[in-house]
Amino acid sequence: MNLRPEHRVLPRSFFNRDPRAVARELLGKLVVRREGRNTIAGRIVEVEAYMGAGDLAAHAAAGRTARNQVLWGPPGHAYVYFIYGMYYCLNISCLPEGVAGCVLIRALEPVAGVEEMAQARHLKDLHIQSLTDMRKLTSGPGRLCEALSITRTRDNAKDMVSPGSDLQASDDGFRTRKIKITKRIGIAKSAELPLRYVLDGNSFLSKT
DNA sequence: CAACCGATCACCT
DNA sequence: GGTGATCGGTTGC
Repeated sequence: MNLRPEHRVLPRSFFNRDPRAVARELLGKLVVRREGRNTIAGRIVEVEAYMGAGDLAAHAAAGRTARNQVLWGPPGHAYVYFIYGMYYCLNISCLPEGVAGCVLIRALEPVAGVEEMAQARHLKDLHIQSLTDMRKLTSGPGRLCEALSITRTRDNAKDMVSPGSDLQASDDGFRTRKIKITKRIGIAKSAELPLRYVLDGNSFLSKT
C-alpha cells in the first residue's frame, strides 16, 4: 500500500482513444494528488465510460455548454462537475479535440496519504486496519473527490498528464487480474449499456 | 426568472 | 431498503 517512486504519468495518447478502451486500461492505474510535500494517491478500481451524442446518460449528449466544454477539449484533462448540491465527480477527457467522451472515476483503493484522505473526508477515529473504515475514504465518486480535495474551481479542465500538474493519472506497473463489465450506476437514460469496468473482487468498489 | 433535478452520500428503520 | 441534504446548470414559462 505504498506509492512506488518510479510511477510515471500516462502519455496523452493513452486518452486519445475510445472511452471504452481507456476505461478498461485505466483500471490499476493511479490518480495522484500533490499537496505541497504530501502525495495522496489511489489505485483506480472502478470506472465508467461516457460517450458522445449517442449516449443519453453522458453530459455530452445535451450538446456543448459552458459547463461541459472540457469533454470536447484535448484528451487527458479533468472534467469535474458538481452534483446533488454537495459532491464533485472526476472524469478524464478522451478522444481528440473536437470529439466528446470521458471516463468517470468511481472508486480508488488508497495507496498513499491515508491520513490526509481521512482529514479531508472529516472522518475521525479511522481505523487503518478496518476495511469498513478504509472503504469510506475513496469507494465512490463523491468520496474520492473529497478525499483528494478535487473541486470544480480548483481542478476542472486541468491537464492530468502534464509533469508539473498537481493532479495526475499515473502508471506504476501494476498488472490487473480479472476485469468485470457491468451496467453503469445511478443513471436513468441509456442505463442498459455495459460501460462500467471494475477490478473483479476488489474490496474498494462502490456500493457493497 | 422560477422550477426542476441530478454520473451521491450518510444516516435511519 | 428508504430518504433528506443541498445547489448550480439548464430549461421552460
